Amino acid sequence: MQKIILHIDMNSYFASVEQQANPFLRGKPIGITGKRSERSIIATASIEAKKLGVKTAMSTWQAKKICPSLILIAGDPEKYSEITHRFNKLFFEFTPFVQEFSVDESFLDITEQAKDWFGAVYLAQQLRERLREECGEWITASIGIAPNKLLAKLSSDLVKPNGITLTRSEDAIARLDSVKLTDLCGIGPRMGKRLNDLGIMNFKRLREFPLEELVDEFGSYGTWLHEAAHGREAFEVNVEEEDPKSVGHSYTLPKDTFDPVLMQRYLLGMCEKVAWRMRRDGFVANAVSIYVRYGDFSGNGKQHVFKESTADGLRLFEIAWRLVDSVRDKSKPVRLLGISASHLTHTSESKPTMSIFSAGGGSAFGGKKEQKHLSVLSALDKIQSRYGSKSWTRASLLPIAFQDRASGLGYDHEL
DNA sequence: TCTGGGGTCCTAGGACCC
DNA sequence: TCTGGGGTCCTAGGACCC
Repeated sequence: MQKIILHIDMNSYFASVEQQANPFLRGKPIGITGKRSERSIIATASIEAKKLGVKTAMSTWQAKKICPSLILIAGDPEKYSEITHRFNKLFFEFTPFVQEFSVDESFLDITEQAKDWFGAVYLAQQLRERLREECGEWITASIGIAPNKLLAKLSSDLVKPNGITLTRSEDAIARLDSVKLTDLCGIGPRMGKRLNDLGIMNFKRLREFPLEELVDEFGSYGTWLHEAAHGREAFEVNVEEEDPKSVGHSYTLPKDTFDPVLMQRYLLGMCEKVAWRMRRDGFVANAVSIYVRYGDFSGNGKQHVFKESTADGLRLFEIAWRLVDSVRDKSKPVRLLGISASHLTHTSESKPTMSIFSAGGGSAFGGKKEQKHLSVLSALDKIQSRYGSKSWTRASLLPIAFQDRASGLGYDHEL
């Protein structure tokens, strides 16, 4: 059956949220960066900044050079996801089939509600109006309407800001033929280059290209490419909220370093954060992976799978540091460290002896000392959820906590 | 002091089991 | 005798997304 899918894409999302919250920023070129503005990039540029040549993912320094009047603001992810939650709730007024695709994008299946393309455009207009009422006029969205997610997403990109773009089934081929291969979500720069190398420069040529050859070259991705070139896509709006597969943090150090003690401190801080997020969301992990990036931007990673699940930052750290120490090329200075916990299971599903929440625990999981450690952790979690993320820190992390505060770098060593 | 930080999925080889 | 073949897990790395 013919489906009608909306893709809603918030325009310059993080920047819009800041402009909505602070009238002083409205109409001005602003850029949202990572926690620290040095050694960071522009995560989102306001419309005004984009007009002056600032692009997403540009280093802050480059952006400042191009646009000296640019106002840099450190992003506040919690604030943004709170507003994300607000507008997604609003979408449920229109249909029960809402898929949160990212912090600033959602898919809606409005087949039933819209009946036809006219109905879809009308609903999109209504939705835009409700969004303005609910979130404020500085937070706007571009909406794509199409028979599947792939085309809806492609369409929402075409008119910004605040546009509504319709691609009916019968217009799908013409729409694809009017854009570049890499405009499609799923074809990145690498794949674009590989296609070009095969003489495929556009969707028309991709459609004509033999399916078997695409499969030979790209495997199952070849089938996807073939279908996409015909404007077809099998994936439906996925209403289920899926559990995360991994929880991680990475951090670019203020300066490249050879100092293992400094690396250990940052790594411990990140492990504690990851562990805290897992406990908060009720997960334990069975694997840890780390990533080291060097000053020359090369890097390597290593993973370790273990038998006993954990949500304890110190245990994550012990494993993570062993991995870093074994994989690290000691002749190169380290620029970034990353750690990620995966093979996640719900605390309730894991064996009680492995759960840090199991009061009293079991005999299998460590001795008295281990139990005491776990009860300390859960007490600290309570303190943190009541008084906030800066309410406690490990003594070993104090040196960088103070150092960053003093220099205004503001990396949160909340743990 | 060019190049953040949060993720997902896929591939391909080796270990190991039946 | 001449080294099959399927399945799953682990690991490293690559590509993609916002």
